[in-house]
Amino acid sequence: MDKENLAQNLADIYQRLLKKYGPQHWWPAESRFEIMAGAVLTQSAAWTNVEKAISRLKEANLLSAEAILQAADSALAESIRPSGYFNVKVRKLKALSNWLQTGCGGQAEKLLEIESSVLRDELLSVWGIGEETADSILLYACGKPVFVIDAYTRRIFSRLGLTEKEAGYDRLQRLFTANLAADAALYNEYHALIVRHAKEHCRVKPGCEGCVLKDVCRFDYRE
DNA sequence: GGCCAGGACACCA
DNA sequence: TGGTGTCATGGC
Repeated sequence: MDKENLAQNLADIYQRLLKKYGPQHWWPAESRFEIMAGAVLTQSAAWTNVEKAISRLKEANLLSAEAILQAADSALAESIRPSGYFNVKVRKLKALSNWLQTGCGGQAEKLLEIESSVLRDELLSVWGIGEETADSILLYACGKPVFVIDAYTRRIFSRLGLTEKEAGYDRLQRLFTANLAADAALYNEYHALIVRHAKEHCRVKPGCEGCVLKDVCRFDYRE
C-alpha cells in the first residue's frame, strides 16, 4: 500500500472510531504523577483493577515520588495489590520514583522541560519501564506527540491487513507517526479509541458483528 | 474453572 | 535475536 493510501486509511479508521465512540478523555487522572504510576500499574492488568490500586494509593497518601520512596515495600504492595504482579510493580514504582526524585526533585512538571527523545531514552533506562510504558508517559503525562503501540494496536492493525503480525515496536510506531500529523491530541485520542474498540470487538475470539471497521478488515470472521 | 487484561524482564539456546 | 517462563489480581 502506498503512503497516500495508508495515510488515508489511518485517517478514515480514526474518524470511524471517533464517530462511534466519541472522545475518550484519556488519561483519567488528577496529576502527572498519577498518570506515570498508572502507566506502570496497567502493565498486563485490567484498568478496573488499576483504578482500585490508584484509589488505595490515594487513601494511603502514596501518590508521589517522595511518599513512594519512603514507604515500606509491604505497605506499597498492599495498596497496589488489586492491580496484580504487586511485588514487581513495587520495584517498578520505586525505580520510577527514584529516577524522578533524583533527576527532577520528584516534580513531574519538570519533565516538560526535557526534549522528547532524550526523555524517552531516560525513561527506558529505568527498570520496569519498557517502550509502551515510556511512550504512555511521554504522550499522556507530558503531552508529547508520541504514538503508543500496545497489544490492541498490534492485533487490530494486523487484522486490518495494515501491518505484519511480527512487526517490531519501532516499525509499527513509525507507521502511525509517518502517516499522521505529529499531534499529541490526535495520538492521545487515537490510541484511546483503539483500546475502546478492542475491548468491544477484537478480543482473541472476536465477536465482530457490528464492528465499525468490519468492511475494511481482512480478518476472517468465519474462523 | 479458564481466560484475559491499556508489559517487562530474566534466562536460555 | 527469538522463544519461553515468571510475576498475580479480579471480572466475566
